[in-house]
Amino acid sequence: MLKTHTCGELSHDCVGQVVTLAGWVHRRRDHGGLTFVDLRDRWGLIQVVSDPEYAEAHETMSGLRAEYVIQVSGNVRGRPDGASNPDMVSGDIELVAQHVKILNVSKTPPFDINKVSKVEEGLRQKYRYLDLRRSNMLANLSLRHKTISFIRDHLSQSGFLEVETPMLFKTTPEGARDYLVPSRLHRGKFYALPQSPQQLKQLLMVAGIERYFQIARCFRDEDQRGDRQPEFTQLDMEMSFVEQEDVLQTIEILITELVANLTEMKFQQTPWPRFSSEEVLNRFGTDKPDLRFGVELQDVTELVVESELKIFSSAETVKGINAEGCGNYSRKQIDSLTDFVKQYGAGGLAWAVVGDDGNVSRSSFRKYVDENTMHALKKKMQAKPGDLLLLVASDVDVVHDSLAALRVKIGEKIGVYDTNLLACCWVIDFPLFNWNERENRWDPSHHLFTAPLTEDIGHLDTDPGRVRGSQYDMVCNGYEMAGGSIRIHDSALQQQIFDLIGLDKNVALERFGHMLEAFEYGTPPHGGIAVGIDRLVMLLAQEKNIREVIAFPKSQQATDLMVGAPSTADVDQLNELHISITDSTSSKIE
RNA sequence: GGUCCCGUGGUGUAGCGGUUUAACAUGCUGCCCUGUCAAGGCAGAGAUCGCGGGUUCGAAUCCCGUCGGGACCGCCA
Repeated sequence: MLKTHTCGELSHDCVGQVVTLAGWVHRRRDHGGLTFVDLRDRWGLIQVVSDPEYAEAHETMSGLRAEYVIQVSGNVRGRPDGASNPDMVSGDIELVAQHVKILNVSKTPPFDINKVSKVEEGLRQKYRYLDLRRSNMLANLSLRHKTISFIRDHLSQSGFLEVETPMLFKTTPEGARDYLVPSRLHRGKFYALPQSPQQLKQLLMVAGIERYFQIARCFRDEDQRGDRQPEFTQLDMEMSFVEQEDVLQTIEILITELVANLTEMKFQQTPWPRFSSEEVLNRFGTDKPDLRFGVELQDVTELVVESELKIFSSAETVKGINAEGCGNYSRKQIDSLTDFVKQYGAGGLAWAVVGDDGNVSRSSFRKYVDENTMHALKKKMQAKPGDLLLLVASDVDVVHDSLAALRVKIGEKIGVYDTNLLACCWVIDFPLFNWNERENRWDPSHHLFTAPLTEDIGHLDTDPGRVRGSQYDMVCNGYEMAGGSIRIHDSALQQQIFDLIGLDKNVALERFGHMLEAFEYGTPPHGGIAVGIDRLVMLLAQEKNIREVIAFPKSQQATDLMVGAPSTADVDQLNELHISITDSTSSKIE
């Protein structure tokens, strides 16, 4: 080893020891006759000071520059009186440089590594290896490691077996778009990278593993969001002989202990509250509500249906939120909220400001509704002086989508919640099917193997829309953190579901024949869940984008700005894969 | 596929039709400096304003296109 200690492990106890350290020049303070260098490695920072007594080392020290890689040997000593630095972990000691060796020089980095400053995202990604040297990124990677490590330990102790599943898998038309991998040996055929190990973990249950987990990389070729990357990591789990309650408990205990062990964060409520999907939809307009603040949706359809205003009287649903204390919003601010909800398909935003006297002082619709209606509206929405009421009238989906987004926007402004708070909840009792208007059929709302709730099985034939699935989502601070279900393990029931969604037998056999066949060999009742690791670590690190907790993320256009992927391939490679590239102009012509 | 925001010395920003020779901070280079820790002082180098086109007597500034980054809708559990 080129070092005897790390920069982070030296303390006042080491005073008097002769040590050798190696790392990067974090910062240099050159006083001419005396030079200080903060030496950085993975584990910490320590001040190295040159002593003119060691002339050669002193000379080398003054020639150092930021990010040079050096090796320093010398005596650890306590700093002189008044010279210690309380902001530094090793602030009461320093290393006297007796021998300094430059192991490597560095160009001036394209951005500051030794301070937390804004840097353009593209630049950070291009020089990711430098970005990762910055303290907050190192902290995030470290937290990620600890999270995964904790999960592995915890689940191993609970009898779970970690099993790896293949990355070269089979394409499935359901769900997200697959990343395809062309086969060299089989002309015209493709593997697909797994969207998740869903089928394989069920097959592991057939295999008798009983308790499986995997820190699994998943791939989905869909457009990016702050919490979505083309490849991401899930804690994938599956258990046999369990009921829904067992899965929920397993995760709740795991996450609770993880948070307690690794962070200072607190849960808003324990045990985590549970809501039906219907309830959260009605109260928050979304199935992933941020529960750190109130501002719930109020249904005022009945109150305004008689109004002269056509947007109210003709709407399927009218709901609103009370933006408490936002009565001072200017017309311009309100207009920007209107533009905001239009993104979600809303025609506009009806609004009313409650004045100091408790009456509506400004409103976009006051002249179209009578006093009684306005009064009822205020009462229903618990409006106080200084509040701003915001209403959306449209079909129920648009109302929910737009108000859910508006609620979060308002909540961020007025919520003033503790950033150390985790508001986790379970959302359960999802409908098993959604009616697909365009195709005129029922679609599974989760996936094909989700079991219906036992008490709802009777409705399968008569009223599929009423059937709830044994499906559950774990939601935290407005993010979907985990989702799973109890699976169907009965061939007859599985066939009934296939029939119901109109999946042709031959098609089912072609796509899922391996599953159906496996299920005929003594499949145990089983269920599972998958936790989004990137999102989890993002929340624990209090970041707003999962890029911040991924070492080498993709850009919004799904490119890697550091290595320049995707890239073209040699003609020879393409030929081997039996691929020819079509002219982009010809495929664009309608 | 769509909407919106951003692009100015290495970095982060200001300037948003004409006293701009493009400003400020930081970084960088050199010199001075023995107790600093975002060290300090002095001096200096460094951007034709992402790219292309247009409007104009005049464009970093206005318009169109394009490229790149980001946020979001669609998409995606």
